Amino acid sequence: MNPKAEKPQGLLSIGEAATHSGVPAKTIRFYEEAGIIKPAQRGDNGYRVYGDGDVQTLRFIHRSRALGFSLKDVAELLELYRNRERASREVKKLALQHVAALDRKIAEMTNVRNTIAGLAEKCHGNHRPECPILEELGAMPKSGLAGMNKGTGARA
Amino acid sequence: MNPKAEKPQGLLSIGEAATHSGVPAKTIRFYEEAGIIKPAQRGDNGYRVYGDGDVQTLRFIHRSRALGFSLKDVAELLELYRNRERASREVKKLALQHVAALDRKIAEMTNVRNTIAGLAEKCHGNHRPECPILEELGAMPKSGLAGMNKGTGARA
DNA sequence: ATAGGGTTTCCCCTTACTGGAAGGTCAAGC
DNA sequence: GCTTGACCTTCCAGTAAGGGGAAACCCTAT
Repeated sequence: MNPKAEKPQGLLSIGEAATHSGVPAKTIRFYEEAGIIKPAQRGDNGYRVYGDGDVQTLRFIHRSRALGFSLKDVAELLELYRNRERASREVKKLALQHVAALDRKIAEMTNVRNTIAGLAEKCHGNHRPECPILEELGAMPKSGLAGMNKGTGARA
Repeated sequence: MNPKAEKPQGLLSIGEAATHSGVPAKTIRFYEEAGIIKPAQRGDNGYRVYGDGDVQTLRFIHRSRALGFSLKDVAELLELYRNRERASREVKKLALQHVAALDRKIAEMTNVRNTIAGLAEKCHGNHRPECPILEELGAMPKSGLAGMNKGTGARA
Protein backbone atom coordinates (compact mmCIF):
# COMPACT_ATOMS: atom_id res chain seq x y z
CA MET A 1 0.00 0.00 0.00
CA ASN A 2 1.13 3.40 -0.81
CA PRO A 3 1.76 5.54 2.19
CA LYS A 4 -0.16 8.38 0.60
CA ALA A 5 -2.44 6.82 -1.95
CA GLU A 6 -5.18 9.39 -2.23
CA LYS A 7 -6.35 9.21 -5.79
CA PRO A 8 -6.30 6.25 -8.17
CA GLN A 9 -3.35 7.38 -10.20
CA GLY A 10 -1.78 10.82 -10.00
CA LEU A 11 -5.10 12.55 -10.47
CA LEU A 12 -4.87 16.04 -9.17
CA SER A 13 -7.19 18.92 -8.55
CA ILE A 14 -6.38 22.24 -10.14
CA GLY A 15 -4.90 23.47 -6.88
CA GLU A 16 -2.61 20.48 -6.63
CA ALA A 17 -1.65 20.81 -10.25
CA ALA A 18 -0.86 24.42 -9.47
CA THR A 19 1.50 23.63 -6.62
CA HIS A 20 3.15 20.84 -8.58
CA SER A 21 3.62 22.90 -11.72
CA GLY A 22 4.21 26.36 -10.35
CA VAL A 23 1.39 27.76 -12.44
CA PRO A 24 -1.35 29.39 -10.35
CA ALA A 25 -4.78 27.79 -10.60
CA LYS A 26 -6.19 30.95 -12.01
CA THR A 27 -3.55 30.99 -14.69
CA ILE A 28 -4.20 27.36 -15.56
CA ARG A 29 -7.83 28.23 -16.23
CA PHE A 30 -6.67 31.19 -18.26
CA TYR A 31 -4.41 28.97 -20.36
CA GLU A 32 -7.29 26.63 -20.97
CA GLU A 33 -9.56 29.47 -21.97
CA ALA A 34 -6.82 30.87 -24.19
CA GLY A 35 -6.37 27.54 -25.92
CA ILE A 36 -2.78 27.05 -24.78
CA ILE A 37 -3.75 23.78 -23.18
CA LYS A 38 -6.63 21.46 -23.93
CA PRO A 39 -9.71 21.63 -21.71
CA ALA A 40 -9.06 19.47 -18.66
CA GLN A 41 -11.07 16.38 -17.94
CA ARG A 42 -13.79 16.85 -15.39
CA GLY A 43 -14.64 14.75 -12.37
CA ASP A 44 -18.18 13.80 -11.34
CA ASN A 45 -18.44 17.03 -9.42
CA GLY A 46 -17.42 19.12 -12.37
CA TYR A 47 -13.98 19.83 -10.99
CA ARG A 48 -11.04 19.82 -13.34
CA VAL A 49 -8.80 16.78 -13.04
CA TYR A 50 -5.15 16.70 -14.04
CA GLY A 51 -2.83 13.82 -14.71
CA ASP A 52 0.93 13.65 -14.60
CA GLY A 53 1.24 14.50 -18.27
CA ASP A 54 -0.82 17.61 -17.77
CA VAL A 55 1.36 18.74 -14.91
CA GLN A 56 4.40 18.07 -17.06
CA THR A 57 2.94 20.28 -19.75
CA LEU A 58 2.19 23.01 -17.25
CA ARG A 59 5.75 22.96 -16.02
CA PHE A 60 6.97 23.16 -19.56
CA ILE A 61 4.84 26.25 -20.02
CA HIS A 62 5.93 27.68 -16.72
CA ARG A 63 9.59 27.40 -17.64
CA SER A 64 9.12 28.69 -21.13
CA ARG A 65 7.31 31.72 -19.76
CA ALA A 66 10.05 32.21 -17.20
CA LEU A 67 12.46 32.41 -20.12
CA GLY A 68 10.35 35.17 -21.55
CA PHE A 69 8.71 33.32 -24.40
CA SER A 70 5.32 34.74 -25.27
CA LEU A 71 2.26 32.55 -24.98
CA LYS A 72 2.21 32.41 -28.73
CA ASP A 73 5.79 31.13 -28.71
CA VAL A 74 4.91 28.72 -25.95
CA ALA A 75 2.05 27.28 -27.94
CA GLU A 76 4.45 26.71 -30.78
CA LEU A 77 7.11 25.16 -28.58
CA LEU A 78 4.49 22.93 -27.05
CA GLU A 79 3.40 21.82 -30.46
CA LEU A 80 6.98 20.98 -31.35
CA TYR A 81 7.44 19.27 -28.01
CA ARG A 82 4.49 16.98 -28.55
CA ASN A 83 5.12 16.50 -32.20
CA ARG A 84 8.62 15.12 -32.28
CA GLU A 85 8.62 14.64 -36.01
CA ARG A 86 9.10 18.33 -36.24
CA ALA A 87 12.72 19.17 -36.79
CA SER A 88 14.82 20.70 -34.10
CA ARG A 89 15.63 23.41 -36.58
CA GLU A 90 12.30 25.01 -35.82
CA VAL A 91 13.00 25.07 -32.15
CA LYS A 92 16.43 26.48 -32.56
CA LYS A 93 15.11 29.14 -34.86
CA LEU A 94 12.54 30.19 -32.30
CA ALA A 95 15.14 30.25 -29.56
CA LEU A 96 17.59 32.29 -31.60
CA GLN A 97 14.89 34.74 -32.58
CA HIS A 98 14.14 35.17 -28.94
CA VAL A 99 17.79 35.71 -28.13
CA ALA A 100 18.02 38.34 -30.85
CA ALA A 101 14.94 40.10 -29.52
CA LEU A 102 16.38 40.04 -26.03
CA ASP A 103 19.65 41.47 -27.29
CA ARG A 104 17.81 44.32 -28.91
CA LYS A 105 15.78 45.06 -25.81
CA ILE A 106 18.79 44.84 -23.55
CA ALA A 107 20.74 47.21 -25.77
CA GLU A 108 17.88 49.67 -25.82
CA MET A 109 17.32 49.52 -22.11
CA THR A 110 21.01 49.93 -21.45
CA ASN A 111 20.99 52.96 -23.66
CA VAL A 112 18.07 54.49 -21.82
CA ARG A 113 19.55 53.57 -18.49
CA ASN A 114 22.77 55.38 -19.30
CA THR A 115 20.91 58.40 -20.53
CA ILE A 116 18.95 58.72 -17.34
CA ALA A 117 21.94 57.97 -15.14
CA GLY A 118 23.85 60.68 -16.99
CA LEU A 119 21.07 63.17 -16.40
CA ALA A 120 20.76 62.21 -12.76
CA GLU A 121 24.44 62.71 -12.29
CA LYS A 122 24.14 66.28 -13.40
CA CYS A 123 21.30 66.96 -10.99
CA HIS A 124 22.64 67.94 -7.63
CA GLY A 125 19.46 66.72 -6.00
CA ASN A 126 19.20 69.17 -3.17
CA HIS A 127 16.40 71.47 -2.11
CA ARG A 128 17.06 73.93 -4.90
CA PRO A 129 14.63 73.85 -7.76
CA GLU A 130 17.06 73.69 -10.66
CA CYS A 131 17.19 70.25 -12.16
CA PRO A 132 18.91 69.47 -15.46
CA ILE A 133 16.77 66.41 -15.84
CA LEU A 134 13.60 68.46 -16.16
CA GLU A 135 15.45 71.04 -18.19
CA GLU A 136 16.49 68.49 -20.74
CA LEU A 137 13.21 66.66 -20.84
CA GLY A 138 11.55 69.96 -21.59
CA ALA A 139 13.99 71.26 -24.14
CA MET A 140 15.70 68.42 -25.90
CA PRO A 141 16.18 68.83 -29.61
CA LYS A 142 13.32 67.68 -31.77
CA SER A 143 15.08 64.51 -32.66
CA GLY A 144 14.28 63.22 -29.23
CA LEU A 145 16.77 60.64 -28.10
CA ALA A 146 18.80 60.66 -31.25
CA GLY A 147 21.59 62.93 -30.14
CA MET A 148 21.93 62.14 -26.53
CA ASN A 149 22.21 58.50 -25.83
CA LYS A 150 25.64 57.41 -26.74
CA GLY A 151 27.59 55.81 -23.97
CA THR A 152 27.10 57.34 -20.54
CA GLY A 153 26.89 60.65 -21.98
CA ALA A 154 24.09 62.97 -22.84
CA ARG A 155 26.23 65.87 -23.58
CA ALA A 156 23.74 68.57 -24.31
CA MET B 1 6.80 86.55 -43.98
CA ASN B 2 6.20 83.29 -42.33
CA PRO B 3 5.87 80.61 -44.89
CA LYS B 4 3.15 78.99 -42.82
CA ALA B 5 1.39 81.61 -40.75
CA GLU B 6 -2.08 80.16 -40.61
CA LYS B 7 -3.52 80.73 -37.19
CA PRO B 8 -3.38 83.87 -35.02
CA GLN B 9 -0.80 82.59 -32.62
CA GLY B 10 0.44 79.03 -32.60
CA LEU B 11 -3.05 77.61 -32.27
CA LEU B 12 -2.98 74.08 -33.51
CA SER B 13 -5.43 71.32 -34.18
CA ILE B 14 -4.88 67.99 -32.54
CA GLY B 15 -3.32 66.63 -35.71
CA GLU B 16 -0.86 69.51 -35.89
CA ALA B 17 -0.09 69.17 -32.22
CA ALA B 18 0.56 65.52 -32.93
CA THR B 19 3.07 66.14 -35.68
CA HIS B 20 4.79 68.88 -33.67
CA SER B 21 5.03 66.84 -30.49
CA GLY B 22 5.52 63.35 -31.80
CA VAL B 23 2.53 62.11 -29.82
CA PRO B 24 -0.22 60.63 -32.02
CA ALA B 25 -3.57 62.40 -31.93
CA LYS B 26 -5.22 59.34 -30.55
CA THR B 27 -2.70 59.17 -27.76
CA ILE B 28 -3.20 62.85 -26.95
CA ARG B 29 -6.88 62.19 -26.43
CA PHE B 30 -5.98 59.21 -24.34
CA TYR B 31 -3.69 61.32 -22.16
CA GLU B 32 -6.47 63.81 -21.70
CA GLU B 33 -8.92 61.10 -20.77
CA ALA B 34 -6.35 59.58 -18.42
CA GLY B 35 -5.81 62.89 -16.71
CA ILE B 36 -2.16 63.18 -17.69
CA ILE B 37 -2.87 66.49 -19.37
CA LYS B 38 -5.67 68.95 -18.76
CA PRO B 39 -8.65 68.92 -21.12
CA ALA B 40 -7.75 71.00 -24.15
CA GLN B 41 -9.57 74.20 -25.01
CA ARG B 42 -12.21 73.84 -27.65
CA GLY B 43 -12.85 75.92 -30.72
CA ASP B 44 -16.30 76.98 -31.90
CA ASN B 45 -16.63 73.77 -33.82
CA GLY B 46 -15.83 71.65 -30.80
CA TYR B 47 -12.37 70.79 -32.03
CA ARG B 48 -9.54 70.70 -29.55
CA VAL B 49 -7.13 73.60 -29.80
CA TYR B 50 -3.52 73.51 -28.63
CA GLY B 51 -1.06 76.27 -27.91
CA ASP B 52 2.72 76.22 -27.88
CA GLY B 53 2.82 75.41 -24.18
CA ASP B 54 0.62 72.42 -24.73
CA VAL B 55 2.86 71.14 -27.46
CA GLN B 56 5.84 71.67 -25.19
CA THR B 57 4.15 69.58 -22.54
CA LEU B 58 3.38 66.87 -25.03
CA ARG B 59 6.98 66.72 -26.09
CA PHE B 60 8.03 66.49 -22.49
CA ILE B 61 5.72 63.52 -22.11
CA HIS B 62 6.92 61.99 -25.33
CA ARG B 63 10.54 62.12 -24.23
CA SER B 64 9.82 60.89 -20.77
CA ARG B 65 7.96 57.94 -22.21
CA ALA B 66 10.80 57.28 -24.61
CA LEU B 67 13.05 57.01 -21.57
CA GLY B 68 10.75 54.36 -20.18
CA PHE B 69 9.04 56.33 -17.46
CA SER B 70 5.55 55.06 -16.74
CA LEU B 71 2.63 57.40 -17.19
CA LYS B 72 2.38 57.58 -13.44
CA ASP B 73 6.01 58.71 -13.32
CA VAL B 74 5.40 61.13 -16.14
CA ALA B 75 2.50 62.71 -14.31
CA GLU B 76 4.78 63.21 -11.35
CA LEU B 77 7.63 64.61 -13.45
CA LEU B 78 5.20 66.94 -15.13
CA GLU B 79 3.98 68.14 -11.79
CA LEU B 80 7.55 68.81 -10.75
CA TYR B 81 8.27 70.45 -14.06
CA ARG B 82 5.42 72.89 -13.71
CA ASN B 83 5.90 73.39 -10.03
CA ARG B 84 9.46 74.58 -9.78
CA GLU B 85 9.31 75.09 -6.04
CA ARG B 86 9.52 71.37 -5.76
CA ALA B 87 13.09 70.36 -5.01
CA SER B 88 15.27 68.70 -7.56
CA ARG B 89 15.79 65.98 -5.00
CA GLU B 90 12.44 64.53 -5.92
CA VAL B 91 13.32 64.41 -9.56
CA LYS B 92 16.67 62.84 -8.94
CA LYS B 93 15.08 60.25 -6.71
CA LEU B 94 12.59 59.31 -9.39
CA ALA B 95 15.34 59.09 -11.99
CA LEU B 96 17.58 56.95 -9.82
CA GLN B 97 14.71 54.64 -8.96
CA HIS B 98 14.13 54.23 -12.64
CA VAL B 99 17.81 53.50 -13.25
CA ALA B 100 17.76 50.87 -10.52
CA ALA B 101 14.66 49.25 -12.00
CA LEU B 102 16.32 49.23 -15.40
CA ASP B 103 19.43 47.67 -13.95
CA ARG B 104 17.37 44.90 -12.44
CA LYS B 105 15.50 44.24 -15.65
CA ILE B 106 18.63 44.33 -17.74
CA ALA B 107 20.37 41.88 -15.43
CA GLU B 108 17.39 39.55 -15.51
CA MET B 109 17.04 39.71 -19.27
CA THR B 110 20.74 39.13 -19.74
CA ASN B 111 20.46 36.10 -17.55
CA VAL B 112 17.58 34.71 -19.55
CA ARG B 113 19.28 35.56 -22.79
CA ASN B 114 22.37 33.59 -21.80
CA THR B 115 20.29 30.66 -20.70
CA ILE B 116 18.49 30.44 -24.01
CA ALA B 117 21.62 31.04 -26.02
CA GLY B 118 23.27 28.22 -24.09
CA LEU B 119 20.41 25.88 -24.87
CA ALA B 120 20.36 26.88 -28.50
CA GLU B 121 24.04 26.20 -28.80
CA LYS B 122 23.48 22.64 -27.73
CA CYS B 123 20.75 22.12 -30.29
CA HIS B 124 22.26 21.14 -33.59
CA GLY B 125 19.22 22.48 -35.38
CA ASN B 126 19.02 20.09 -38.26
CA HIS B 127 16.19 17.96 -39.53
CA ARG B 128 16.52 15.40 -36.74
CA PRO B 129 13.93 15.61 -34.01
CA GLU B 130 16.21 15.61 -30.97
CA CYS B 131 16.44 19.02 -29.42
CA PRO B 132 18.04 19.69 -26.04
CA ILE B 133 16.00 22.85 -25.73
CA LEU B 134 12.75 20.95 -25.61
CA GLU B 135 14.36 18.25 -23.51
CA GLU B 136 15.41 20.70 -20.89
CA LEU B 137 12.22 22.70 -20.92
CA GLY B 138 10.33 19.49 -20.36
CA ALA B 139 12.55 17.92 -17.76
CA MET B 140 14.26 20.57 -15.74
CA PRO B 141 14.38 19.94 -12.01
CA LYS B 142 11.28 20.82 -10.06
CA SER B 143 12.75 24.02 -8.84
CA GLY B 144 12.33 25.38 -12.29
CA LEU B 145 15.09 27.71 -13.27
CA ALA B 146 16.94 27.46 -9.99
CA GLY B 147 19.76 25.36 -11.30
CA MET B 148 20.41 27.21 -14.49
CA ASN B 149 20.44 30.87 -13.82
CA LYS B 150 20.42 33.29 -11.01
CA GLY B 151 17.34 35.34 -11.73
CA THR B 152 14.03 34.84 -10.04
CA GLY B 153 12.48 34.12 -13.35
CA ALA B 154 10.92 36.62 -15.59
CA ARG B 155 7.48 36.92 -14.21
CA ALA B 156 6.07 40.04 -15.69
C1' DA C 1 -25.41 21.43 11.30
C1' DT C 2 -22.01 24.43 10.50
C1' DA C 3 -17.61 26.05 9.47
C1' DG C 4 -13.61 26.01 6.46
C1' DG C 5 -11.51 25.40 2.46
C1' DG C 6 -11.38 24.46 -2.45
C1' DT C 7 -13.70 24.86 -6.80
C1' DT C 8 -16.82 26.76 -10.46
C1' DT C 9 -18.06 30.72 -13.55
C1' DC C 10 -18.29 35.52 -14.28
C1' DC C 11 -16.80 40.08 -14.89
C1' DC C 12 -13.80 43.99 -14.06
C1' DC C 13 -8.96 45.97 -13.45
C1' DT C 14 -4.36 46.63 -14.97
C1' DT C 15 -0.57 49.35 -18.93
C1' DA C 16 -0.42 52.23 -22.59
C1' DC C 17 -2.08 52.55 -26.11
C1' DT C 18 -4.17 51.29 -31.20
C1' DG C 19 -7.86 50.43 -34.42
C1' DG C 20 -12.37 51.03 -36.11
C1' DA C 21 -17.23 52.59 -36.63
C1' DA C 22 -20.64 56.29 -36.93
C1' DG C 23 -21.18 60.91 -37.48
C1' DG C 24 -19.93 66.30 -37.64
C1' DT C 25 -16.95 70.06 -40.04
C1' DC C 26 -14.37 72.33 -43.35
C1' DA C 27 -12.01 73.78 -47.68
C1' DA C 28 -11.64 72.78 -52.49
C1' DG C 29 -13.28 71.47 -56.98
C1' DC C 30 -16.92 71.21 -60.57
C1' DG D 1 -25.16 73.80 -54.90
C1' DC D 2 -23.11 69.43 -54.36
C1' DT D 3 -19.68 66.14 -53.65
C1' DT D 4 -15.38 64.50 -52.21
C1' DG D 5 -11.83 63.94 -49.00
C1' DA D 6 -9.36 65.07 -45.03
C1' DC D 7 -9.93 66.26 -40.82
C1' DC D 8 -12.29 66.07 -36.25
C1' DT D 9 -15.63 64.11 -32.57
C1' DT D 10 -17.33 60.26 -29.56
C1' DC D 11 -17.59 55.59 -28.07
C1' DC D 12 -16.48 50.50 -28.28
C1' DA D 13 -13.18 46.72 -28.56
C1' DG D 14 -8.98 44.64 -28.36
C1' DT D 15 -4.06 43.82 -27.23
C1' DA D 16 -0.51 40.46 -23.27
C1' DA D 17 -0.94 37.94 -19.47
C1' DG D 18 -2.92 37.50 -16.02
C1' DG D 19 -4.89 39.41 -10.86
C1' DG D 20 -8.88 40.36 -7.80
C1' DG D 21 -12.98 39.41 -6.11
C1' DA D 22 -18.16 38.03 -6.10
C1' DA D 23 -21.73 34.47 -5.81
C1' DA D 24 -22.52 29.84 -5.74
C1' DC D 25 -21.37 24.95 -5.35
C1' DC D 26 -18.82 20.90 -3.28
C1' DC D 27 -16.45 18.21 0.23
C1' DT D 28 -14.74 17.18 4.74
C1' DA D 29 -14.39 17.63 9.63
C1' DT D 30 -16.21 18.53 13.94
